[in-house]
Amino acid sequence: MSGGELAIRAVPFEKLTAAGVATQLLTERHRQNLTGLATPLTVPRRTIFYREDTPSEWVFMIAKGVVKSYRDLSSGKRHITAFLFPGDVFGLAENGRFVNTTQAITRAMVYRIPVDALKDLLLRDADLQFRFLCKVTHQLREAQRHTISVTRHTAAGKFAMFLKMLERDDHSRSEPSAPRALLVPMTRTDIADYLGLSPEAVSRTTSRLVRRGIVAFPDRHRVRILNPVELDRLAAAV
Amino acid sequence: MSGGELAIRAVPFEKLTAAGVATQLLTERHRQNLTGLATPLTVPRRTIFYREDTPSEWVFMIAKGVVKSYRDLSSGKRHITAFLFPGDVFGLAENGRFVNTTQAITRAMVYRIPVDALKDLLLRDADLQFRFLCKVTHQLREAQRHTISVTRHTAAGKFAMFLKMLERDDHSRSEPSAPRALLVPMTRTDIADYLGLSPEAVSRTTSRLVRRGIVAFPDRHRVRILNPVELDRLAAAV
DNA sequence: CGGACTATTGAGACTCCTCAACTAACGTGG
DNA sequence: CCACGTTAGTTGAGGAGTCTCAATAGTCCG
Repeated sequence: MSGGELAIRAVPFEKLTAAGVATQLLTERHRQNLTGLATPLTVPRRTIFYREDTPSEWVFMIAKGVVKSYRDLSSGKRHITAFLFPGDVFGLAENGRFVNTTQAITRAMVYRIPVDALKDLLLRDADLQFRFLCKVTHQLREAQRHTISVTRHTAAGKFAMFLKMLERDDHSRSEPSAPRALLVPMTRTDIADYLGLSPEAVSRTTSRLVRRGIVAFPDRHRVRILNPVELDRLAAAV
Repeated sequence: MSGGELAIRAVPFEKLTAAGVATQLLTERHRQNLTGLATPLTVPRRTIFYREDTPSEWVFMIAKGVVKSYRDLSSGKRHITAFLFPGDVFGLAENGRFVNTTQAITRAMVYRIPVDALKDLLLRDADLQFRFLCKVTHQLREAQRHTISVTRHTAAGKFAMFLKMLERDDHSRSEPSAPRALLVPMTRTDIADYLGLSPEAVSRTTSRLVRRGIVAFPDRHRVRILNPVELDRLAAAV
């Protein structure tokens, strides 16, 4: 799944048949249908895939790397809508124009699919379309969780929920409950823009969590959760 | 559209063919397929359709009335995920369980559809499924907007964005740019729970906006926008 | 190795939250 | 239909938390 294949990551809204299956692998037929349309792109970090308000001609699927989706507000602040990982789909549009700007945070491999062709394919292949429906539904749930994160008042609570989101994502592509050391591909500023905090507030919060022995940062892009119980308490305290 | 018919309200992600079409009317075939499965229910206000974490057996479509979708947090606070209007679909689930609790704010008429039967139908009818895909996509965009609303710091800005959301919804079912007097079916407390504010903060904000001559409240469930320019400024100031 | 960007830390201002008291509206039953 | 009780909304005062501004340290990249 982290090997750069075409895949869609989503928790289905229906009951699970097999326990804990969080990734909906595409069937071979789906993959063939899609690869006929998809252009694979490998891009360096900071590559902008598209900008907000430009005509939406493609949909993208991430095979490798991390992408951020954001909107720049008139105040000059940046609101990060979502961080996107392998298996995620992006290209949200409204009336034929992209809603957000998307940029690679790391080196990334994505598949680019013309939106018209994809629509035709989805109308022909109801089963494949259903994967996309599950995917968008999944993103809707994540968006709702995100909203709860930022509605919380304390910075520590926001940050704790952010770490739990990272954990959810990481969990889907590594072994369960390893001695947890998560990758944090994004910058502190990105985290701030995602949580609706100032960079200073993020910095102060991480310092405080480190001082309290709840987490440790071997380096700035890696976090070790030392006290999961306390972190959960912070994340749940709302 | 406000007459209680089966309809799906959504802004397509594709380019508009006709200008300004915000409602995707279902074709006669779609309607027939759905009405075969759907049970119409007329319920008084405060009716709870389902509770968070219970098995998700149905999907609902609103024909008349307003519904709120919320989650109660461990702190005792309530987070309202979304307000739902005629043409909206609700019943978001994860692993076979509902994610939120939903409750009628007004007297409402809804169609209740068994989720299994709906899934079968969607897999057979790719065109109908596409309407649902557009719908969920639409809700995702709204969720992202909602997140931006609550990330804003000032209460006035949050409230202004809330009014603009109401306007978007109202606009879809009444004449364009009438002498604007919007219906506010929800309580002040609901608005507070939606915006991540205390009821007191909402109250203070509305008072201030009235004093500044930006809006007027003929009664508590009706708002007249007196200075749209200033309101837009507040909503955009982020 | 230097320059630009990112991150951290400190001090003061601002805004909202909490607690508390009071008022208004609703709706339930007599 | 009215009266009452309960719920929802308003207004005030004090406290908690983050934002802003500013200065310093650390990192990344060319």
